[in-house]
Amino acid sequence: MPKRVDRHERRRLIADALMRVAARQGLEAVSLRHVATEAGVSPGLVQHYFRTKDEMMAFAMDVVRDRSQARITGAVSRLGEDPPPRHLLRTMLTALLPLTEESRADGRVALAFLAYTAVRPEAAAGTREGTGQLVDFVAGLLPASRRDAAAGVLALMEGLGLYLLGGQYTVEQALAALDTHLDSLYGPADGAPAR
Amino acid sequence: MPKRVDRHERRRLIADALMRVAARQGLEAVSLRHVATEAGVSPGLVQHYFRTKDEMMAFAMDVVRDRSQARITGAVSRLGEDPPPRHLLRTMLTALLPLTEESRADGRVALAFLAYTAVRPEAAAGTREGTGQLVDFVAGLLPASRRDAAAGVLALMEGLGLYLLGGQYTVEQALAALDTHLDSLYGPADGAPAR
DNA sequence: TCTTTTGCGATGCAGTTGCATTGCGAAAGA
DNA sequence: TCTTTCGCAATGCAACTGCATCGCAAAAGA
Repeated sequence: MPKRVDRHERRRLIADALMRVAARQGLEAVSLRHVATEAGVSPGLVQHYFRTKDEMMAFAMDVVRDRSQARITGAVSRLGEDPPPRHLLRTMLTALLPLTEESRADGRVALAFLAYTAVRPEAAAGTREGTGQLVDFVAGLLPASRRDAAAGVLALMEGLGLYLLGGQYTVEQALAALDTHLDSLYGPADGAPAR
Repeated sequence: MPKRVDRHERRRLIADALMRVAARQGLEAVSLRHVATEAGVSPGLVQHYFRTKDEMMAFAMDVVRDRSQARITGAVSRLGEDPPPRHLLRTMLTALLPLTEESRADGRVALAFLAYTAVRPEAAAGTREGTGQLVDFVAGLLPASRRDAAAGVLALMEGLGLYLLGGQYTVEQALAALDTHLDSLYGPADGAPAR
């Protein structure tokens, strides 16, 4: 066999370039040639690793999902063992919010893909059950009497992310809204962390 | 002067076609020729009423804003005089959620424009202060002790809309999450536990 | 050394894009 | 009736799109 190449790594390289283009100029600016230029490779190489543009898009969407998943597990693992539920939940939620410039870029890409899949339901595959599991997990962190608020917590987080990206809310406003909501879920706050 | 034509009405006709295309196939499919075909007019006419594509997009965004504004005032005006605050708030919020097939289409368009403006901040002009005013208005409907939850209510609504469009939540789940949240703001309606 | 297989660049092509230009018919004022 | 001016269609064009094809170089096995 001739030259061996880590195929998956090359695909990631290209997908990263795609995400940079999408974060800067939107999905409409994502073309084979733009992505190739951004990645510093030839257009032919992009075609070599993705037979079609749809395949490239699908792969990039997976990378976005993996990234946000990694964001959660990373932030959570930085907590100690058995953190208080409220603290754990807040850590997860803030990990998903576009608070830093870097995560804002990711957020813009995720938003672009959201609009993308809203019109191509067949491409939404993985997303569906992902949130389902998240809802269940969040429910386990809430006080027993408030388990039914799990779906609302996630929706609140998503909406705050949207307003953050749109510039309607500042970081402070978004965090304040989040903590206000957590207060109402865990009972009147005094001992609660980070306020 | 020769033939007189209602210029604004023609522009609306074109913008409506644009929104139909965007709702069906996304903003990427919005081109002069597609919109013209959808509107049943010649491409030249579209160019006649919008000198550039950006101008057309900006006009369509205004129409989207007007439509959602009309959705609110329409739903509210269908209430009687001086409705209870919670009822008024719930009516407003459900008017903005993509619950019917028609409002789902509008929601997809709004989502597409959201991703569009996230990458072109200069095009977001009107949106910003719109939400600001809405937050203030919502705050006025909340119990005095919970005024600080206004931003969260709107964010929750936005997030529910997102999940509705994405198919993660059903209409029932979204409404349940909304009512659960309203319960915790206004106090338990009857047997339901709030905090 | 020769052959085969793989990675990848180069080129070409039909279709689409936004936009500028041109021309023409029709309607209103003279 | 003539003329001007507006409403709009038609055509053209350079730039771009995704994708198919071809070809070549390098590396591993023979």
